[in-house]
Amino acid sequence: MADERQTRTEKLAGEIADAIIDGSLEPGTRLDEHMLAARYGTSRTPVREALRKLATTGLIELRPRRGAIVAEITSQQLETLFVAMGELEATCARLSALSMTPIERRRLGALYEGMADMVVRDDVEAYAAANVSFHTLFYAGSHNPVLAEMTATLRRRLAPFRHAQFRAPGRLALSHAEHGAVMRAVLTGDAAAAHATMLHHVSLVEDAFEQLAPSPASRRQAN
Amino acid sequence: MADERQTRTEKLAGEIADAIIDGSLEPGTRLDEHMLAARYGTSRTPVREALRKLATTGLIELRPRRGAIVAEITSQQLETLFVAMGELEATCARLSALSMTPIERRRLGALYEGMADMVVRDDVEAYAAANVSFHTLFYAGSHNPVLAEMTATLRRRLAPFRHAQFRAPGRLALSHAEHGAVMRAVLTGDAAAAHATMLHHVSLVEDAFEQLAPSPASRRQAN
DNA sequence: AGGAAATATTGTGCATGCAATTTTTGAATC
DNA sequence: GATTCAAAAATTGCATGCACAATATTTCCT
Repeated sequence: MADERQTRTEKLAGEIADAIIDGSLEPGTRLDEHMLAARYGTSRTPVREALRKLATTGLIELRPRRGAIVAEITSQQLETLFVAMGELEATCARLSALSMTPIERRRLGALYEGMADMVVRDDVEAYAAANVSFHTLFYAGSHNPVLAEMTATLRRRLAPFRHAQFRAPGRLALSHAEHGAVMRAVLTGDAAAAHATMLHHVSLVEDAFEQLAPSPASRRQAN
Repeated sequence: MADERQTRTEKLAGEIADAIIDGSLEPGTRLDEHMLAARYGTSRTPVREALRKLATTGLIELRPRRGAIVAEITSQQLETLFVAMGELEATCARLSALSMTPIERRRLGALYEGMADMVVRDDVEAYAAANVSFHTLFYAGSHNPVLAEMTATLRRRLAPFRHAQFRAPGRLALSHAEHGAVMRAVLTGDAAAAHATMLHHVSLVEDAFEQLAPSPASRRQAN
């Protein structure tokens, strides 16, 4: 067994974050400290510390003396997040075009080829998973861990709002075509094109989201 | 008097961060929880929560069961931070070129003009302060609070390492010339040029730093 | 009956204490 | 003199408890 060096606080932060990201805890849900402590079998202290940590990443909102809730978001804030996400992804793509190693470039090409099959089979599950890998390649390919970490954090923060991303008809093929443009730019080392195509790609994702979830407020009514 | 709604934890986080940024707490300094609690007149609980918060911003390093230290940094990590900083600043400049309001553009021009005097008078203090304002205008001008916050966080994280920034001879005039190039690109709405010139400007800052502090390891020997 | 004030309840903010781990100190051995 | 090991001290991780603020509920008045 691996060394159990994680503190309870860290483990809690991870588990709560996962629950938010996979949708078990929906935006707006109240995060009662006693409840969480009871559910995870600890005292309130590590729960509180975990909540502070998640608050700085933006996954939850911490209102002094009024408790924590899973971050809700206005459509305006959501747009801001998507724009920031797009700029960071585009920057990662730009740096990737400049500094990916031959091995990384080969991996990128191979993943892209593999995703073509998933489009043909219309395998949304597999494509969604591969899509995460695809984007993660650029984070790593930027060869800048700070930028990569920031981008990944932003991605997690948006995760609760993009579950239906690939359900719109025709999204898979469109996404794949976009990926192709980004990939070619990166493989040929065209930094400006890499930036532009990735920016375009991510803004399309935003559009797809807007179509599927016109207003986050509707979610609240489902309570 | 303003509403005293801040919790002790938040106030502590701010004060400790300030102490790190202005250099009172140097990189590598051990942050003993008892000591901090005593110094600020509270118990360890809010201190611990403040430390967690600072750890997520990267200002301090939290080693499980081994306490916290003010983040030290290898020259390689420093370069990574500067590159990330440059990319974010450049992105803010790019967005500013696209979306600054007329009022914001006028303010930018006015600040730039005012800084010319400081260069002539060789007033390093005033220039350093105005420089922060200058860059902050682009954060706001991006009209993207998420991006602005990320960039500002990164700037704070680098603050402990850039104290001597403008001491190198001729830096002030060079910096001002660079600012002029960025400003003209933004005021004319040339997004690509704004990105490029800001990127260039920030990489020069990095060079200036490298000259003044060839190796952060030397700091440690001063203990 | 509707609304405002008062009260009860719930939940957060913080202090304190204990157990476990890490670090330091000291001695003994090579 | 250096190195290794063990015991002591220091420091973190976590649990518990209490006070106060925020919210929910009830009561009272118009």
